[in-house]
Amino acid sequence: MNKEVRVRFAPSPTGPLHIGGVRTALYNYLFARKMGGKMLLRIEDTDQTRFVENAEQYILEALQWIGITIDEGPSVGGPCAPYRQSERKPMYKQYALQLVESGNAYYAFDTPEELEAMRKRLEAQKVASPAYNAITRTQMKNSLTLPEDEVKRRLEAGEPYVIRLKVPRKDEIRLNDLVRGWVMVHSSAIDDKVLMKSDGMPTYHLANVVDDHLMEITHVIRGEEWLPSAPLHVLLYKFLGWEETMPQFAHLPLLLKPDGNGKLSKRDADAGGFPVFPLDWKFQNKETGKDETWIGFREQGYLSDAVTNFLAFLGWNPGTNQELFTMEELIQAFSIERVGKSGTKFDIDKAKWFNQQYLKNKSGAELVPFLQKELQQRQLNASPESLVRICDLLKERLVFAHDLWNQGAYFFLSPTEYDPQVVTSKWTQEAVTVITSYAAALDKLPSLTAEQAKSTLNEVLEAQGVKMGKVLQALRVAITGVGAGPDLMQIMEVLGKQATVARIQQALTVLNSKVIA
RNA sequence: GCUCCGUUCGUCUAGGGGUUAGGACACAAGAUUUUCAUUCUUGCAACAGGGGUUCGAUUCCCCUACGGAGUACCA
Repeated sequence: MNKEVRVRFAPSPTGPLHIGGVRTALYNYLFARKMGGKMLLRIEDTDQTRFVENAEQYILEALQWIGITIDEGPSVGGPCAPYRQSERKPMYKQYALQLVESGNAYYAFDTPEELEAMRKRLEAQKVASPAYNAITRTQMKNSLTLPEDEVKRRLEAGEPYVIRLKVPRKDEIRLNDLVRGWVMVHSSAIDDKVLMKSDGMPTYHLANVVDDHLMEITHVIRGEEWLPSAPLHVLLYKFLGWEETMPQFAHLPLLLKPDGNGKLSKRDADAGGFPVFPLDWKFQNKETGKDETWIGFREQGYLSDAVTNFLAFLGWNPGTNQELFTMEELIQAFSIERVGKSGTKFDIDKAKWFNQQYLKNKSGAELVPFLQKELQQRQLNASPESLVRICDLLKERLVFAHDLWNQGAYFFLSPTEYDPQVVTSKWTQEAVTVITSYAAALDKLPSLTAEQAKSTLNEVLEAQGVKMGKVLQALRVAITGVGAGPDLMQIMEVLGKQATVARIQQALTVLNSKVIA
């Protein structure tokens, strides 16, 4: 009875994988690993009209970036191959036919126009829920209303048809959702869903149930948007005779817009200036013909560990005060029972905070590649040792990896301008006098360490009877051009004696006219 | 409209028939850092409303309100 846990992530390749999809994948993965089970990836590409080139590759890359490994899937194969529904097309029809034979499904020949006309008619009659169902199907062109020989004739003539599920008129369908508990729906609320489209492809509902059965999926963990169709799926399992092995369902709360209304969408990214995709997605806008990019977390400077941690907490929590989790820790701590029921607003501030925490916990050496990337873009260079030092000095003040440059450009470029706010308040005659002597004193040193820089400054200060607070900000702006940053003495050491003195002298010259009395 | 799901600080949430309703983000103040950031301390701030059940309800039940999802030959 203790079957191996098998879960699947089943996206459809219609564009870049949304961050909500990544979270669904993550929860599946955490659950699979926690239970010592298998994680499958299945590509649900039954809608050929919405298929997007490269989307599958994007999905794979996104999962890999986040640290999700797939046990079975299109790229790695497995005992249930193929894992793309388009490649499984021939497998579905027999199940649809099985349903027709058992009297649980039927052929329907209605044209789109006829369907539209039916809906219009029902609306005009003020029918509560216009649908193709137990009542209306008696008035449509299908194998339940048409004479048997005509059905046969139409089928043989190759007329287009679909296969619809014959939903019972009166039945109570119930399912025990792992997140929400018992959910009950009356069958009259479900319409006669199309199972097999006229192009011979199954719809999501059929393909999903058939594949989950064939792939021996034990737990279906997916977004809440599927909850309303879950009873339909239960019905399918029942009619197909698979009730005994029906997977357990767990419907995850939705990711909502930060400002309140609705599902998180691409628009929110544009409006809020934050990503809703894991990776950049480059494409050509069909309307304008222009190349566009939808920004991704990775390219925005988010660390994958931070994004994973952030996503894990969107709808789940460990019940303790611990917030920082490695993937391994998440696997240990994860349980579906602790998944929340209510929708979760997407709070980018929290994502930033996680990123900051992860950046801060890295060593200087680990951050060097990020800095190097920035330097390469600007064709700058520095010794590996100094890069490590710089990263160490800067890491506590980063939110994003690229802040290494924003916060520390002065390590590589002599200031060309000086923060006017600092200059107008701190560039006093007194400070200038001290700084002038200080530069001269530094110049006499054979080399420069932070220690020496400090003791030398103290000596000059003492000789002139000035307090450090009166000059340090001025000195900082002279050397870095800005009023904030890590320990100035450390900066000087990294810069070295020559550059430090040269920068001070340059500032003294440039700011000569700005001295305040 | 109809069906389903949900509702604890601004946000993410813990908790649970009797609690000073806890934590985190954000925000504010203070300390440290002669800067900024970090760090630390403190503060701010919530059980949607109405009925039950109960000695007692934020917690259980019902209703209402609000929010969300679904309602395609899309997934």
